Amino acid sequence: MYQSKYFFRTQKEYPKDETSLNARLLIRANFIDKLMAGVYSFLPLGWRVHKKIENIIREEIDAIGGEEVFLPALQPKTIWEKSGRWDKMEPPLFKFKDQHEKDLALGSTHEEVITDLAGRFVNSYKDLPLYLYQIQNKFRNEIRSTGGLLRVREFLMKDLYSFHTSSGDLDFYYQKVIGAYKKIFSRCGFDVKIVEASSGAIGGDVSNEFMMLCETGEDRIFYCSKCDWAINEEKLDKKNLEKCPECGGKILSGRAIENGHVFKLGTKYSEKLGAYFVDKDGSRKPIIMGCYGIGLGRLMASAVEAHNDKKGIIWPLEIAPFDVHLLEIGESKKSLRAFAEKIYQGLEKAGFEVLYDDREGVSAGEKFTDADLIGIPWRLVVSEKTLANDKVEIKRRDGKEAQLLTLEQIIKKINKDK
RNA sequence: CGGGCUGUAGUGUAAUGGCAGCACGAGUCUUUUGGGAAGAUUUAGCCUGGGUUCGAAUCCCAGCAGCCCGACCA
Repeated sequence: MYQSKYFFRTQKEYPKDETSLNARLLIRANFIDKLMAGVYSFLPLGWRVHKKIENIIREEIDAIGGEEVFLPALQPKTIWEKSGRWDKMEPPLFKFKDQHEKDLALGSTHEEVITDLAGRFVNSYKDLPLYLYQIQNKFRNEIRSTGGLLRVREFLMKDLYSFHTSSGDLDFYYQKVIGAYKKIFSRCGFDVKIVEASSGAIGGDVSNEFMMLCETGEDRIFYCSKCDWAINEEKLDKKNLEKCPECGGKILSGRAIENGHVFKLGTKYSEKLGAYFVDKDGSRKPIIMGCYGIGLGRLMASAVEAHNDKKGIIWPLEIAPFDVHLLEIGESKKSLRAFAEKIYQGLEKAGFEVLYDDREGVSAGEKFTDADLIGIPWRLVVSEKTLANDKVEIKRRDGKEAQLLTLEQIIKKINKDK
């Protein structure tokens, strides 16, 4: 990608109103643009990151048998009345009337739609288990949007719903999803603590949240300094603990961002929306359900919160907008331009995604500053100096030392790191 | 929704009751080119509505908008 033709422009200053780190960095570096509180446009750079997160999630959910669907955001009042949530969910439900005075809502979650769908599809135990998911826009009339991309009113969510004949089968799949979630978060570049949580408006008996420790987070969690045990603050008062119940270790606390939430729903929705199946013994039973959500923009925000320095963002390798940022430094001369072009083509041919800063009349300092701010993992520089040796300077965004290498050496080096 | 803070060119700021100014950006020209270059020139603004006043960006009221704290959530 030629940067001179790319739709993006960094800002020299941080936005004056924003205090959350992810908003300050993502807006200044031009990954996102705010339309109003809690509603953002994703610009080309930001959308690339978002799509990478989306693809990681898709791969991991496909790997545990998920089948992707796409459900409507526009939903009738009738199914929400069946579940009993038409009044209970306002907010966050956005409600309005169409021109025939029919009551509609914009989906804030999809238990109603998916249960209705599954109920009409599933006849007997032979149709189960069933794992359906989507990556789709949710609308939430939040009382307050906060923290940049952390709490917004319109966002893409991966929501997976599972349907089972027994609670044992649900338990088994629930653990599989937790395994998939761990992989997703680790590929996005951050660690999570899995905590017991309360189920809120979604309901169900058991739920777990995936928390990333971070001061910008809206939650407070308590966790063991030695083992994996952790719990949400809202659940702690009931237990009043001083030591870890698992290993006796010291308990620590910290703020955290909720990056995912999984629920054992049981039969709450299937009973209300009439989703039943006929079991082996001929009896009619409600389908046992689980649901599992991840907010994509929130993962993007979490990655930024976890990986940055004074100069800007440091993207984890798998979700970086590009693999390589190639800077052409110095007075524009044909020989240098041809050399940079050769390196650019060579890198693309080797399968890397390259942002090539070919802008003319932009000072070296400005290019370096922009590169640090944007945070692409590998920075390559070509200039008269490097051209003289037929080499390219390479530096990792999070590294200190730069090296002069040939194109072949660089390709090897980057591949080794992948 | 309750509480707090804040609204001045595209961005960041100054003027605090008396001529809206500066820097960056953007356009044109010249000179520059390894850590946000220099000169010349052009461009562009007081959130909206009311009130007080001889006079309001400034004081008052209302509205709108943004951020932060609380409750809710991915």
